[in-house]
Amino acid sequence: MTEFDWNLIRSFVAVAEAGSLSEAARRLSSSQPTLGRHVTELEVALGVVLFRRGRGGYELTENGVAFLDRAKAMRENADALARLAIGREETVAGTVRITASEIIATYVLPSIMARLGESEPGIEVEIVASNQVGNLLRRDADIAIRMVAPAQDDIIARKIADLPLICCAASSYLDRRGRPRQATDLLEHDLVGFDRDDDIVQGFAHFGVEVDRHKFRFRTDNQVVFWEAVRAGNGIGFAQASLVSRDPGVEPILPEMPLPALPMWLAMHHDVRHSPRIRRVADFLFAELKAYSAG
Amino acid sequence: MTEFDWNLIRSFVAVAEAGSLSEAARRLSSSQPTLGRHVTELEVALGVVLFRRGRGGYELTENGVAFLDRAKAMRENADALARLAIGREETVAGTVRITASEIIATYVLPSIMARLGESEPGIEVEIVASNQVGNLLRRDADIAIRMVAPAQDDIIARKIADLPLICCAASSYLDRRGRPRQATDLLEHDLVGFDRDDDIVQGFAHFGVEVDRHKFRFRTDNQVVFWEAVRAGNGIGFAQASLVSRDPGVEPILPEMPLPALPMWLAMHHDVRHSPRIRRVADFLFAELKAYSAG
DNA sequence: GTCTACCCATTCAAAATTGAATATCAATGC
DNA sequence: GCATTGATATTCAATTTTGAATGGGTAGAC
Repeated sequence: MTEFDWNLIRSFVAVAEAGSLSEAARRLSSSQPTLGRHVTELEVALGVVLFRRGRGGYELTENGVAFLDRAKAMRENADALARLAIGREETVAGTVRITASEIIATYVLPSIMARLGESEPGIEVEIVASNQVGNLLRRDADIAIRMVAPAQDDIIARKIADLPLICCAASSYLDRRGRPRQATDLLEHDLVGFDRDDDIVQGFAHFGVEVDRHKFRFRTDNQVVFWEAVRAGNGIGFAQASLVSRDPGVEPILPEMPLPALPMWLAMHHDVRHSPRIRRVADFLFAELKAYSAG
Repeated sequence: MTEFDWNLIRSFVAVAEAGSLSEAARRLSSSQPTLGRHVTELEVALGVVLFRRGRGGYELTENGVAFLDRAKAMRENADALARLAIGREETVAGTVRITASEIIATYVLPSIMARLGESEPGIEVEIVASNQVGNLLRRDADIAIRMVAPAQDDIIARKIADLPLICCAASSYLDRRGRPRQATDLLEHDLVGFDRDDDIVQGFAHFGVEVDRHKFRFRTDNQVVFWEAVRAGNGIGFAQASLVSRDPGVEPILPEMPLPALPMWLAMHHDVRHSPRIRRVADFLFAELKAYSAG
C-alpha cells in the first residue's frame, strides 16, 4: 500500500490552526507556496477536499474538521518525541528556551543569565517574554517561570517563593506631591494602573475601596511600561518588593499595608527533566530567583 | 523552535521493526541509502543515538527503545488518517485490497471478482492470499475474509457462514484403493496432511484416534498444494464441503462423520465503512460467499 | 577453501522540492 | 478614488533528496 508524506500532515495542522497559508508559513518558518502545495498534495493523496479557499484565507471543510483531531494527535506525538530526545541528550552544551513574565524577563533574567554564562559558556539561552502561559507541551519553551501554580499534566513544578507586592512611587514624584500616611491618602494621588486588566481595581475592592479605572492617570497593560511609568514619576503603583528595593529612585510606601503576594513557580516538562543542560539551567534559575525574591 | 522532518519518524519505525535498512526499504518501497540517511539525520536532529550498527543489521539502542512507543503511536495516527480518508471518499472507482486464506483466494475469489468486474468495472481489486490474519489497522487490506472471529477493536465483522469440512479423495484414488466404509478404515489409506500444522492430527485425537504425522504420506503446510494433492489422487484429505462439491474429480467420503465447521467472517475497519467502494465490494463478497458456502 | 546471500556505506546523476519574486485580487483606511 | 495591507496562485532557478550502481564486509552452506 502507498504511504503518504507525513510532513503533509504537519502542514495541514499548521494551516488549519493558522487559518491562512501565509500565517502558517510564518509559524512553521516555511513558505506560503510550500504550504499551499502541501495542502493540495494531501488532498489529492487522500482524495478528500480539506479546505475552502476563500479570499481571507483557508477554512476547514467538514472533511477537514474530521481529520483535524487525528492530525493534532500526530503532532502531539511528534512533540513528545522531541521532548524525549532532549531528556536523553548527554551534552550540557546547547540551547535552552525560557519563558517568563515580562517583568521577570526584563529586569531579573538578564543579570542571572550573565552569571550563568560565566559558569556554563556552552549553554545558549532564548528568553520568551510573555505573560501568556506558554505551552511546555508543545515546547514553546523548555523552562517556564510562572506566577500561577502550573496545573497541566506531566509538568514538574517547583515553587520558588512568594513575591510580596508593595505600594511604591518614584522619589521625585513623592518629593513633589508628598508622601501618603495612610491608605486613604492614595485616592488623592495620581495612580499608575492597568488598562483592561483589572487586578488592581479588584485589589482595591478587596479593601472595601471602590475605584474605577479613571482613577488611574496612566494606564497600560504592558507590565514593563507600567514599571517604567512608576520609575519616571507618573504616580503611585504596585510592584514586587524586590524590584523596588533594587531601584534607588523608587521608594516603598505604606509598608504596613497588607497586599497579596505573587507565587513564583519554576516549571518544566517531565520528559525533559534528565537533560543535564536543562537541569543545570533550572537549578541555577531556582537558586538565583530565590535569592532575588529574598533581596 | 525548530521542527524536524516527520518522515524521519516513519523511517525510524520501519527500520526498528524490520531490523535492517534493506528490509525496511523493501517494506516501505523506499531504498536502503535513503533509510540509512533518514536514520542518521534523525539521530543528529535529536542528538541521540538510536541504533547500534552491526554486521547483521540495525539494532535499537536503549535510547531507540525509549522512542519506539511514541513513534509507533505516531504511525497509528497516520494510519487512522488514511482510513478516515477512505471512509470519506465519494467515488466508487478505485482499488480495494482483500485478504483471504489461500484456499478462498485461490479457488473462490477469482470467479467472484470476475462477476464483480461486470457490474463495477471502475473497481480494481488486489488480493492478498495469506493465512496470517493481516492487519486491517495498518491497512494491509481494506477487507479481510477470515476463518476466525475477529477480535480487534474498531473492526466490524459479519459472519458469513459456517463452512462444513468433509473427508474426501479423488475418484481416481478411490477407484484404485477402494472406498472406506467407516472411520477406522481411514488408517488403512494414504492420507494427505499438514506438515508443521497439526490441526488434522488433533482432529483425529478428538475422535480418540492417535495418529502421528508419519501416517500422512503427503505432507504440506500450503493449503493450495494440499488440495491439489488430494485432487491429484495422493490420498484422502479434509476440505471444505463446497470445494469438494464443485470439483467433479473429487468425491466426499463418510459424509456422516461429524467434523468441525470453519466459521467464515467478513471484516473491515470501522473508519472505512462508509466508503461506497469498499461497501459495495463487501456487500457483494458477503452475498457471493454465502452462496458459495451453501453450494 | 569457495560460493552465496545478506548486510552496510558511498557515489553521482536524475528527479523532486523549495522559496524569492511576481501577478492578482479583495477589503480597508484615508 | 487611491494607496495599503494581507491574502492566494504561478513561475523558475537553486537546492535538496532520491535511488541505481558499486565496493566491501561477514556469516553460513557446501
